[in-house]
Amino acid sequence: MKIKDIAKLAGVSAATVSYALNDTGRVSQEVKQRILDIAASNNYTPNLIAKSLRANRTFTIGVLVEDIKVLATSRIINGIQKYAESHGYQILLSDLGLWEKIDCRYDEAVLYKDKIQSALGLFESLQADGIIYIGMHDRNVTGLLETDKPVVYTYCYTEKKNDFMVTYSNDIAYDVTKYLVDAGHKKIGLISGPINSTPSHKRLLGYQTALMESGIELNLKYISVGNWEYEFGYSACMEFMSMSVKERPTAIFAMNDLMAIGAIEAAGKLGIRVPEDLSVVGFDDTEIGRYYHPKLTTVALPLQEIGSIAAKIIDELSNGEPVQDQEQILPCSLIKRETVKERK
Amino acid sequence: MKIKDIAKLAGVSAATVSYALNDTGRVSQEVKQRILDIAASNNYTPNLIAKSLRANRTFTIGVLVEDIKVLATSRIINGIQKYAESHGYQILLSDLGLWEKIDCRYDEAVLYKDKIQSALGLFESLQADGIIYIGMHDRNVTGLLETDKPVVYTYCYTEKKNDFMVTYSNDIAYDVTKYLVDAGHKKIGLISGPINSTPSHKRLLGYQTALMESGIELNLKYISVGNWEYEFGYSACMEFMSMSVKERPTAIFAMNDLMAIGAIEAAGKLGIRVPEDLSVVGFDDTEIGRYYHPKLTTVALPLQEIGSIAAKIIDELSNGEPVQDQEQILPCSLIKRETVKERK
DNA sequence: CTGAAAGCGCTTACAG
DNA sequence: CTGAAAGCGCTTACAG
Repeated sequence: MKIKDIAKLAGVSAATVSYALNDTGRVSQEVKQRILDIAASNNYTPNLIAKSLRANRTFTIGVLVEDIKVLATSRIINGIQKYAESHGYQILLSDLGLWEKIDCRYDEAVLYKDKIQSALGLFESLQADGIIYIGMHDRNVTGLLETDKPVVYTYCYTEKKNDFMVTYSNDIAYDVTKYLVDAGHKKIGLISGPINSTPSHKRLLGYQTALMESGIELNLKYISVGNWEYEFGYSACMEFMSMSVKERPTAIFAMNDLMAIGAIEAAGKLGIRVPEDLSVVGFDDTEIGRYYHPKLTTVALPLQEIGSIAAKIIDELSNGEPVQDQEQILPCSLIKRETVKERK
Repeated sequence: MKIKDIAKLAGVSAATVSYALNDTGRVSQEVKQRILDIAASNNYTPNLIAKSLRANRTFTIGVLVEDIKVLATSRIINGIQKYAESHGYQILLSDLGLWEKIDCRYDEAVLYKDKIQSALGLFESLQADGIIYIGMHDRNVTGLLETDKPVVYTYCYTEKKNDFMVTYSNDIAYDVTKYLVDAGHKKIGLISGPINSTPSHKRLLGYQTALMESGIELNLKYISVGNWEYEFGYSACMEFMSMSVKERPTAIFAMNDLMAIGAIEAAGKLGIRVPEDLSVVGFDDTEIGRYYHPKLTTVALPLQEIGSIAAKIIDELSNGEPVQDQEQILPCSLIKRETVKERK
C-alpha cells in the first residue's frame, strides 16, 4: 500500500493524498476525509525511508553508548526515549561495549577510537539528525567524536567549550557533608574515587568547602583515595576504624554505593553498628543500595532528565532553533534512608 | 558529497561509481582504484537512506524492549549489537518502560497493547528488516505483536507455535538441586517465584525431579512460594529456620538473587552462618550477588547468546535462508562461588 | 481546491 | 568494461 494506490482508490492525485495525510496544503474537507478513511481501512503505513530521503530529515537520533550494561546508561536512554516518543523521533542505538574492554583504565579508551568512528560513520550514513553520546561518568571525552552532525555528550566530560554537554552536578557532595555535619558529625571519613578522576576531584572540593564553612578542620587521615570497588570501601573503613574510638570517624561518605556497602560490611565485621555507631552515605542510588540491609542513604543522579534534555537539544538544533545553554549541569538529590543517624 | 560528484571528479558515470563502491559489476581495476581514492580522500559517506529506498532493504533491526532498565535486557541488547556489528546491521531501539507501569502485574500489560502497536508501527514505517522483542522472563506474550514483519521473541514466552522465540532453559533448576544433594544436603528449601509464573513452575519441576531421582522425599514444608522480592526471601528463610534444628533446611535454593540475599540476611540475623550452617544458591547472576559478602553462588543466563541468535534469525529470514529452529532454548550455567558448603 | 512533474541519492537491468 | 535511463515512495514548488 503506497500513496499512489490510495490516490487511485480515492480518484485523486498522489500529491493530494500527500497533502491530506500530512495535513499540509489545502485539501477540501470532503476529499481529505475520504483519503483518510481509505488509508485507515487499508492500514497504510507511510514509508519513512522515502519521506526521509525527500525531506532530507530523518527524525532519528543516533545514540552511541560506551556500555549499555552500565545501569546509568539505561536510565539515560529511558529519558531519551521519553522525549523521542512524544516528539516523533526514533532512536538508533550503538553499544561500544567498552566496559569489559577498558575495565576502568580510561586512558586505554584511545584504542577504541576507530570503533567509535565507525559507529559514528554508520549514524552519518543513516542520516541521523544528531548524536547523543553516553559515557561513563569518569571519562574525559574531549575531541572524541569527529563529525559535522550536532552531538551532545552526556554523563562524561569534555573540555572543548563549543561541544554540547549535559551532565550532573557534583555540588551535592557539599550538601551531603553539610547534612552529616548537621546530624552532629565532626569526624567524617571520605572514601573517594581515583584522585585523577574529575568527579572525585569535584566531590572532594565540596566536602572540603562544607567542612570549612562549618568550622571543622580538614584532617587528611579521614580521606581515603580508592578505585570505586567494593573491596576498597571495605579496607578503607577497616583503616578508619583502626583509629582510637575517640579519633575515628563517626560518619563516612563514600563516592559510590559499592564502596559504601564495603564500608558497612567492614563495620559489621568489627561489631560496629550502622547507623547507631557509624553513619554512612553512598552515591549513585543503585539497586544494591536499595535492597541492602539497612537501606543505604545515598545520592540519586538526574539520569532520566539528562537523557530528555540531550534529546531536546538535538531536536532544537535540528529545527534551527537556538539552544539556550551549551552546557547543562543538573542537580543531584540526597535520598535519605536508613544508614545515617542524627546525633548531637 | 554524493555519487554524482565522485563521478564528475573521476570522469565516469554514476553507475560506474556505484559499481566500484559496491564491488559489484565489472569495472576495470584502474578506474575502480581511482574512484575509491577519490571517495576516500573526500571522505564520502554513502546515503544509506537512498540505498535502502532503492534496494527495499534497510539492514536495520527493530528492537522493542519492555524495559531497558532491567539488566537482562541490556545484556541481550549487547548480544544483538555483537551480531549486528559484524553483519552490517543497525539497531533501532524502542523502550516501552513497562517496569514501573505494570509493576509485576503482568496481566495489566494488555493495557499497553496500543503503545506496543504504535512502536511497532514506527518500525514498520522505518522499514526495519525484522523485529526482536525483549520481554521480562515471567511474561506470556502470545499474540502480542501484530505485524507482517518477522519477529523473534526473547526472554519471554509465547504459545503460538509459528512465532520465533529464543530463551533460556529452566532445566538448570534440576542441576542446582542435584548439586546441592551431591554436596550432602537432604533438606533443601525452595524459595519460589509466583506459582502462576511459567519459569517458577518449570524450575519447581526440576527441583522435584532431582529430589525424586535422588530418593529424597518431597516435603511441602520446604517449599515457599513468593514474589521475587527481597523481603519475601527474608521472611521465607525466617520461617524455614523456625523449624527445629533437626528438621530445618541445610540448604536453600532461591529462584532469584534478591530472594537469596534476603534469605542470607535473615540467617545472619539469627546467627546462622552461610555457608557453614546453611548453603544458599540464587538465580540470575546479578551485580548484587557478585558483590555480596559472601559472594553468592548462582545461575547465569545465556543472555548475550540469546541476543546474538535472535539477530541471526532476523538476518537469515531477511536473506530468505531457512531458519533451523522455530524455538531455541539455551542452557544456563551454575556459577559456584562462596555460599555453598559441601558436607557429608 | 487539485494535478503534473521534478527530484531526494542511490541501484540495476539493458544496451553498447 | 562503461553509460543512459528508469525507478524506489515520497514531497513540494508551480501552474491552473
